Amino acid sequence: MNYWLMKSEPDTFGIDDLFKRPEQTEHWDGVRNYQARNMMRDDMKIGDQVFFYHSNCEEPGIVGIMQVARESYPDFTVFDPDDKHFDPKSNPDKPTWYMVDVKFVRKLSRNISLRELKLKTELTDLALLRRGNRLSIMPMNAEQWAFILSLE
DNA sequence: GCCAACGTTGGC
DNA sequence: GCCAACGTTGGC
Repeated sequence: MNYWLMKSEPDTFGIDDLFKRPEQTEHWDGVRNYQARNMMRDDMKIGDQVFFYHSNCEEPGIVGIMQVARESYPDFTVFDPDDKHFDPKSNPDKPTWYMVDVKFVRKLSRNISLRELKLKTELTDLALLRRGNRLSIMPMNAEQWAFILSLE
């Protein structure tokens, strides 16, 4: 079992949007970073636990929990000329970009904000808090996961 | 292979 | 809206 944190802008796709999806499940498309792609493609397994992080908003922070519902498969938005993630160079026979499906588990009782996480010495090694880390998908260990949950 | 220019992310 | 920190692109 692996633990992850995935970022999304609530204006684009927030935790409530996931909640409202059929089966409360949605594909996590649009990842266009190789490091993040590799983690999704190679390491994300069904049942892995994922924090839903709201970025680029009034109070960035962790707002909910999801789990991996389907392991990696090609990100089809790359082949759709009408999609914002369309990439004309992509070859359907040799997909570059992958995605997973995530399923809503629950919302946290409150937003555990970035501001608050930064104050915790227990989390100094958390990828999210490391300087300049802009990855949209980050791994964490079981201790970090449990500690963050204990703040709820 | 180097590196400057450019685009993006995301906190503030 | 600003800007730091990256990642990518493309000329050479």
